[in-house]
Amino acid sequence: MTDGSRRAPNMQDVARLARVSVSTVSRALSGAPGVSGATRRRIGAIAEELSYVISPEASGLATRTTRKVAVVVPETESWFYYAVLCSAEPVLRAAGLDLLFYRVTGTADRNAFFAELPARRKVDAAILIAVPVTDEQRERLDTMNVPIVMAGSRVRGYPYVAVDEAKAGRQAVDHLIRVGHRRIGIIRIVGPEGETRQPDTGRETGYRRALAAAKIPFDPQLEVRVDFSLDGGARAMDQLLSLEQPPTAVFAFSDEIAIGAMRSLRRMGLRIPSDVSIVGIDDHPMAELSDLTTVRQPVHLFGETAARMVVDVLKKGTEPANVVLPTHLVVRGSTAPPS
Amino acid sequence: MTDGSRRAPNMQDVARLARVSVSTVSRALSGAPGVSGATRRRIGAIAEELSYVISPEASGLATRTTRKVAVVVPETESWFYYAVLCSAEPVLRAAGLDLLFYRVTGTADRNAFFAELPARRKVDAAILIAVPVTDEQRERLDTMNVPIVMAGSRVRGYPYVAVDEAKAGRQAVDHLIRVGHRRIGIIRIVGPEGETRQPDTGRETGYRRALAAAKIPFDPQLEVRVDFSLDGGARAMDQLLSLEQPPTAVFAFSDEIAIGAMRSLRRMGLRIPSDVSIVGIDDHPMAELSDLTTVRQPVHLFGETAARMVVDVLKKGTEPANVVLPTHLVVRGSTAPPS
DNA sequence: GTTCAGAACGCAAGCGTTTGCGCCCTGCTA
DNA sequence: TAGCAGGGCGCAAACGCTTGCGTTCTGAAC
Repeated sequence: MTDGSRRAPNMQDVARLARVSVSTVSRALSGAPGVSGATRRRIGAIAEELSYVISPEASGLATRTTRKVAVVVPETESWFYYAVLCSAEPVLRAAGLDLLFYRVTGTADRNAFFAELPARRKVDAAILIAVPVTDEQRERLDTMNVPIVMAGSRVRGYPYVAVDEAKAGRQAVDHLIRVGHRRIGIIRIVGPEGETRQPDTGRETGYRRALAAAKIPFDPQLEVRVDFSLDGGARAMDQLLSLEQPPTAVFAFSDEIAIGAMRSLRRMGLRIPSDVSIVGIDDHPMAELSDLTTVRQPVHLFGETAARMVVDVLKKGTEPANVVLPTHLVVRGSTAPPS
Repeated sequence: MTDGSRRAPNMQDVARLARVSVSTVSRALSGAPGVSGATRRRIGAIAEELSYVISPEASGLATRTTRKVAVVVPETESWFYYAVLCSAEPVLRAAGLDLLFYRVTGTADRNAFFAELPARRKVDAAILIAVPVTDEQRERLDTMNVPIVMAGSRVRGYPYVAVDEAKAGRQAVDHLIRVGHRRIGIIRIVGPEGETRQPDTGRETGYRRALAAAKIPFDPQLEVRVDFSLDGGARAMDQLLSLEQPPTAVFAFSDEIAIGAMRSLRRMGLRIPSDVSIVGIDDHPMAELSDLTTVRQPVHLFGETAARMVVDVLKKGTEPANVVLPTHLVVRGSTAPPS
């Protein structure tokens, strides 16, 4: 039993025991100069003994700082967001920053979120993980008056860490073309209310460029858009297969979409890759198990980098430089020449 | 442009404009009695106008409360934790509580985590999502002196929301036995340093009970333990298949493990379920796609319930009652009578 | 023996709220 | 008309820390 439900020790208590003033305790504990080594050690020992921890509220009040950063994710419960979240956490924690988790669900709620800005005054910075923001929301965002970094998507005017989506798209589609496909479908995603997402348009650009480079005409029939889920992928594939002239290969927005699509193919009795080739993006853990060709993006670097950017801007106060992470093709068994 | 980098408005500012004292503003804004309707409205309007938000630091300092709750997850980057996290968030937010996210990684680091207790003094309550805690750590935990609820595992002395793991295990294995299997393997998980996890032992109990009920002798050879990952599942399956008398059915700790195991089976050229039946636990989104028979647990209710328990205990101060969530068998194509 | 520069430390004024208590009304009762 | 209750509000003391500035003290330079 330590102290039961007694009030937690404060600096006053430490000061009393150390026979010094609270100022000295504050300086000693924070590593500020103006305290002799001996005193500093004594104070440290006593604080330790009392298992004293500084009150973040009081400290924050005095320094006008919160030592917290908001990480906000969109509704989709995809693996991607958790991976980024998890990789950001240790970096922030190492820097003494706490991570406030927010999830904005649905567009209605999304507006409410940005209107209320629950993070206002609660954080020193924010990381948005592939959260789409409209101009209006953006304005609200600015009233938070803290540095913001985007992870996994680019929003004009904010520092970001992202991949070159168009390039990733090209890597995927170029591969399909290289092995011989000419009729290539694309499965894109849309938000719950039909909004388009930035990574999606980027990847589609890559798709178009790849086609153009190979002089393959763009066929709008081969482009379907679904919500971001396994099931969406499955439905999209059904739709593509129902075309009078279905694609021989499909580029899916992500591995999760691709895996959903593969399910449809199997259900239809079609073989991968002999009947239809398929390529995704991410290198999701399931991708290897599904033998899915994909374009790997360094997901964990998103979180790490975004966190580091935040830490730096908070420490140095300098606007962080954007970071573009590399992607590369991982060829597995889901792609092969058309038969 | 709102106020650029000016300091945020405080209660003083609102009070001045409303020609009242800060006490009145405080009472008006917090809904406390002792303020006339007219004054209250005037203050509300002015606060709105200034887009004033209360300083959580100051408010917290005065009330000795943080309005934050810690959610801590273990290292494993499994879908489960994110699902629970995501379902807890809206409940907490609706109650005006912010969610501080912590992840304890590795056992070495795990000790450090409990030793330092980074959440100390930063939260009003904590939710541990299937985080194993030793007796020693538990003692440390108590020094946080805030209510703690366990989601997805039971730790003696803490309120929890969980499923009956043994029952879930039985549901899975009873099913295998019912369709005719007698030689049934089990894939269990271990922590990074070989520790056993509470849900794991529970499920194993269910396995043993099911065997016992069917008078099938327990064969230790049929029990393998691996780390909690897709790959772990695959390796476990390899091991089971290498037995001189391999099982005709396998009960996997979770769907992710099961899916890894299925991969091994396919690689070996074995067919599911004709050669080997397999059943998991969770009803992971991938389970349906993989046509995996499983025992569904209401994952989202873990988060919701845990959050609600926290909200209640914070509001009413009464120790919350434990909640045991139901599980039920979902039969799909991965199980069938042995051939 | 002065003088003086630092080093080491304390004082006290914040930081922005909450809240117990007391004061001043207004309006009603006797 | 005096008395009184109670609503509406302000005062000021916390809450637990940080930090500019002032004070004391020690030791070295002269």
